[in-house]
Amino acid sequence: MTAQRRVVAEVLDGEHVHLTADEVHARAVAKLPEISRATVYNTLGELVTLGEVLEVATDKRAKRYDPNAHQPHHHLVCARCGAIRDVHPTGNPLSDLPDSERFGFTVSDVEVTYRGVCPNCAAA
Amino acid sequence: MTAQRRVVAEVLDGEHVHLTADEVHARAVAKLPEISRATVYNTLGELVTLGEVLEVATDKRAKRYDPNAHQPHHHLVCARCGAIRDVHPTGNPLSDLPDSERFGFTVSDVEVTYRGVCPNCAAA
DNA sequence: GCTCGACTTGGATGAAGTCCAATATCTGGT
DNA sequence: ACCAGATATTGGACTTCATCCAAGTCGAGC
Repeated sequence: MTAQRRVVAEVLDGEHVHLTADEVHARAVAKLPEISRATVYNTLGELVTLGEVLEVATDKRAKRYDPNAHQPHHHLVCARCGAIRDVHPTGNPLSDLPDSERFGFTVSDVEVTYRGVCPNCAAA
Repeated sequence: MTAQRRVVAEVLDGEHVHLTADEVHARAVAKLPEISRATVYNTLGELVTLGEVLEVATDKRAKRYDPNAHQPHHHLVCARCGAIRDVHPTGNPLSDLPDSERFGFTVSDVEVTYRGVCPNCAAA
């Protein structure tokens, strides 16, 4: 556990939002000016493989990192401004996929992304 | 309707797969050697806004283009090789999102991505 | 045939991410 | 405390995917 990794962990911990790698880097630099982008990417990658952080690719721009890895949840994304909220739908979509639709795959995970317009953008 | 656009449409129509923009370009070049990447991107963008083709961002690499835009469906992705199948789960995930979890959003769409390992990769 | 507008081209540019060699730091063993 | 090996970090080059733009081309209507 080095200073750099601690800083990255703190950035993700302190903010319950979905930051891009560059945003993580920007906030990490604020706390530890000499930290490099490569280290941020390395550390984020390690956190992902450790299961402490989730990668989400809700738009096709930058990946975002979700520190809320321990509670299963899905995402609700504003189509206009890109805002992301965690949501907890009822039901389990895994049980909605019959064997006949699995094509022999071993299905282990499911991601659900709801899309819509947030109240702010609807008002504007 | 120019020759270039017809070629792009043919590429997507002839293949019921999920091609990246570069793959579309490669196949378009096979039919019309002087077509440029920019035109492929332009045409794909137009087809997307016309609703004839869907963009899917199942991995964080290149966007893929799905010509099966008129029948609602979701995707099953192999975590190892990236293979994509269209699937049709039962149930409607939209009805699984209670009002209390919508945060005032006007929710209009939902994407479901199942992840697993395909038979080929499981055998290897 | 000419003109105007739309389409296409290829190359430059940008954004996001990865890679790598050199450097720094940490750890355990003596 | 010192050394050696292992591990981590750095910064910059590089890759990939995508977009932008100025210049050139094409075609329909006059």
